[in-house]
Amino acid sequence: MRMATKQKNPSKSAGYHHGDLKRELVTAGRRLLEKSGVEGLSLRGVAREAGVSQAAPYHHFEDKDALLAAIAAEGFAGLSSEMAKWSAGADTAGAHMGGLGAGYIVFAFENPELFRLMHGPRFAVADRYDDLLTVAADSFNMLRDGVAACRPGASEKEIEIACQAAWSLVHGASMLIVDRRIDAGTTVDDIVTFANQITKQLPVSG
Amino acid sequence: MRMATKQKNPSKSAGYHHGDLKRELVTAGRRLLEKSGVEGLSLRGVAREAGVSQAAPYHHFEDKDALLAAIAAEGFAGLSSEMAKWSAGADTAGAHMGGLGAGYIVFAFENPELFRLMHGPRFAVADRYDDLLTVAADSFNMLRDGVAACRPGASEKEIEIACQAAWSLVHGASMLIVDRRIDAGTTVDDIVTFANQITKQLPVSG
DNA sequence: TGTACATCAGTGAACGCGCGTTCACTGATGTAC
DNA sequence: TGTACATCAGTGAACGCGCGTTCACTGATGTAC
Repeated sequence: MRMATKQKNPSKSAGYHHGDLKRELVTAGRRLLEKSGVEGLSLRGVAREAGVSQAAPYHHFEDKDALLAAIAAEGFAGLSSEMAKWSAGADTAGAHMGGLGAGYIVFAFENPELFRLMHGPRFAVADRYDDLLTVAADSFNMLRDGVAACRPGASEKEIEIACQAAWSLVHGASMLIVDRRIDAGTTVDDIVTFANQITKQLPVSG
Repeated sequence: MRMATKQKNPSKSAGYHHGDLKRELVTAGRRLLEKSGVEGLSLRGVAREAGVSQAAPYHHFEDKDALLAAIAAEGFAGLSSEMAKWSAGADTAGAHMGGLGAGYIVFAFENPELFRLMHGPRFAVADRYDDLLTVAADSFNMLRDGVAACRPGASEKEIEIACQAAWSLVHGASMLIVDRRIDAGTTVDDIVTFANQITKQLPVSG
């Protein structure tokens, strides 16, 4: 019985036409990113990693920045889902908030270079990539809703400040872990424990 | 009256020998860094900015990384002195702590790309540059002493956590401002006001 | 069902570029006598 | 004080490299008839 040369599932095709190269480029890019860092990430390298010629990516992305933006966007989606995962099932607003923070930090811990790319200078003004803005705002809004739920009677202004503080705390912890300035342990459990300790320092989540 | 061709003050010499090129390269590097970002910073560019041939820097720095490390070290010194400046004269431990935080954030606000370089991946493991480690530790120790002073009776463990939280808060706020994710205003006064609001969210500085 | 053809998604060679670094050199400076 | 000479701190040309991007191309696929 010979294998059919025409595959039903395009993602398994290994022929001239890749099938889902756009997807593959993003995942190859993430792989390479965590291996070499943002500075070591080239479009040619991603193509190589995906097993494809250097010109192939241009059929799917306008330029290098567009691929990077797609990777970053996927990063924000991952960040949001990690936050959702760790806050799910919390029975108080404070516990929910703590879970969001834990998810945020865990994501950074597990995807350090991606986290750096997401917050790097390249997309500081990201008006060119609407998707990226949207999905980044989603992550932030999860945090804000969490903070607001902890302070039912608070004014807009109070909530805004509490929110900025919570975000700063959790973002700073993530960054310092990624930069290896804070050693929060080596396992996800360690990180969650650390996140909970740190998060408790804010009145917002008691 | 002709100018003497031999200058007394080497920093004013414009002849073949520069006089203090090492110093000049660091300041030119900082200038270029803030203009073009870390990714746009090349050794050749720094030499150009300093008005000197591309090979000249090698008489003063072993390689590009060494120059970058010198720039980063100067950054940490500046960070420490900004923290000292804003915390000076505080009459309570809490106010002192608040000043340290304000100084930290102000420094990041005024030197965004330098701040990024200091915490970038390049020096995550900086064992090659002892100076850099030392001067970075100095900044951190200022913070830790400030936190410890706020909690006279606390255990080592408590202080460590409070310290990590304070650092995370202040570092995260700095990063988010640098990344333009938080808009804390456009003047140093705005930034200080913002820093104080945020810092008050921690029990450590009341 | 078979065939002609348009379109899509690859290839590989080539472009120009700026980079880090090295090299042999040379002008300027400091010092021993 | 003047001179010979070692040393220092520059120069400019050159190296090889990997990069982003473009181009003409070609193999594979889908569709109209």
